Amino acid sequence: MDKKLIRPVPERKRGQGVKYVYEILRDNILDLVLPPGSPIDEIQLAERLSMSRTPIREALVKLASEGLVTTLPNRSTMVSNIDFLNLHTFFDAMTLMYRVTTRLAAENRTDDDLEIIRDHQLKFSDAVQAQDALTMIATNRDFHAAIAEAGKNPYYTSLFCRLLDEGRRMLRIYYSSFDDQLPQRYVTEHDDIIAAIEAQDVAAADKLASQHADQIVQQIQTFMARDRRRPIDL
Amino acid sequence: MDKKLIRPVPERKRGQGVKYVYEILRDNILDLVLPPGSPIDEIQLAERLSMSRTPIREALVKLASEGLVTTLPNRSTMVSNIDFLNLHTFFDAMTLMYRVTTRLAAENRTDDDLEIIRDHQLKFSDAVQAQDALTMIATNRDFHAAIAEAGKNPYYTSLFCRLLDEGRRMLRIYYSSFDDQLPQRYVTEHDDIIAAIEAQDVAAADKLASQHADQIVQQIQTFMARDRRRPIDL
DNA sequence: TGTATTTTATTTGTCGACAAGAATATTTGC
DNA sequence: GCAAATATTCTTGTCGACAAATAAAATACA
Repeated sequence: MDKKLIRPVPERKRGQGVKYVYEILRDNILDLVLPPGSPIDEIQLAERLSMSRTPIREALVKLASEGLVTTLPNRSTMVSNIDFLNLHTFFDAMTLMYRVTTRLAAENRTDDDLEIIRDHQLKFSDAVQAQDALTMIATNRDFHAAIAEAGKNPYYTSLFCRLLDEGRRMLRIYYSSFDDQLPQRYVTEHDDIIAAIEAQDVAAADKLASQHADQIVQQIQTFMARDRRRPIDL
Repeated sequence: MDKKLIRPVPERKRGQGVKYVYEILRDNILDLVLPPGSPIDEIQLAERLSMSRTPIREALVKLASEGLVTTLPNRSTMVSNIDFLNLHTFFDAMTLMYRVTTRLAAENRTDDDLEIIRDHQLKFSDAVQAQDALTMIATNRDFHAAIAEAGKNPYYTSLFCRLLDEGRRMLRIYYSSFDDQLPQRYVTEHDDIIAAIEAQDVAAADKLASQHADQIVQQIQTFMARDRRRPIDL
């Protein structure tokens, strides 16, 4: 386990323990500080966060039901592997959710929603300008999550966020193995999407989201094809 | 809390405790033995199932992350309410998932998948013949879950099952307040869907699933419109 | 030397206990 | 008699401990 997990433990309020562990673990998993397959030692974690195993176990149950960790009965729990064999199911669901959430956002957006979306787009744009891949990945996720929120269908939002998080792990793998220049194209595509949502043009939103999704899928597949080695074995 | 929760506790194997509590609670919630809004008392549950609070709490965390229960910090956890105000988001997601899963089933089904689906349809048909509404609701869920499995996209399957379960709760409310005759039409619609999946006719599968979903949505809305009282307040 | 078997050690799943917070009951002040 | 303040009861969140299950090490054996 990585040293980055060690942090100065702030004064914890009662009832915040599970949430605290959950968020730390989640961040570390999505940032690949804890790479897929790494075992999670409850006792070590308990010592490092200076709390007992109970809240840690509850956080692990929560992570497990989101698919981020896998618990083998009576055996160690580990960070879930990325299923490279069935990537197409991931891309398929991702594309559909891009479309559906963007459509709904165009239908149901309020002005406040728009402002939040623009806010995230600004941060995204900054990250691309700064050629900061990791920040770009995170802000891209937030941008699309905000669009989903504007669509106001929590069923879609929760699935989409799960997919975005899974994608975040994959992108981290590839962006860290190749240091490409980050394409300005993404920024303009985002701008187009915002325009469609603002105009409440559902058809345009759908089309743009679909293209954007294809774009991203293709990008990931290009990375994968270029990468001879398999970064994490299954 | 209801007496049906009391059962002769079988000899439990170590490591099965959480699973055991989880399944009992889940069943009781979906069958409305524990109606929306009912508080869940950890201590009572622990006594009745003759185990400690630890595995019960872990089961509750799992249920909470699936949206079946709601935990207020430092306060009692309760069975989640059904959000009647935003039913349209539910219907929207439901319809989409009906279509997507049935399409994929038509694409990817194996002969084994088909056999499993037919099996569930047989049980469903029996329930309709017997005018057994509760069994019909349960077997209908299993039928469509089997179709989703045949589509082999776990992201869709998990969302769809969540929606089907939520729908199961709603249908229970209305089928128990009105004792309608169960429409034979559902059985023939299922048969048509099976035929399309067998023929791997994606377009037909999509269309039939869409109609089937509309059918069900309309049925629920009719029930609701007829029901003056609001069965469970929010 | 390599394999099978026993022993040891580690880790998980569960338990009972306890303290902080919230809800309820009781007392006090007006 | 009613409202505010206090005390009490109850529930939750967390802890340390222990036993079953597994993994690792040590030993016996071919």
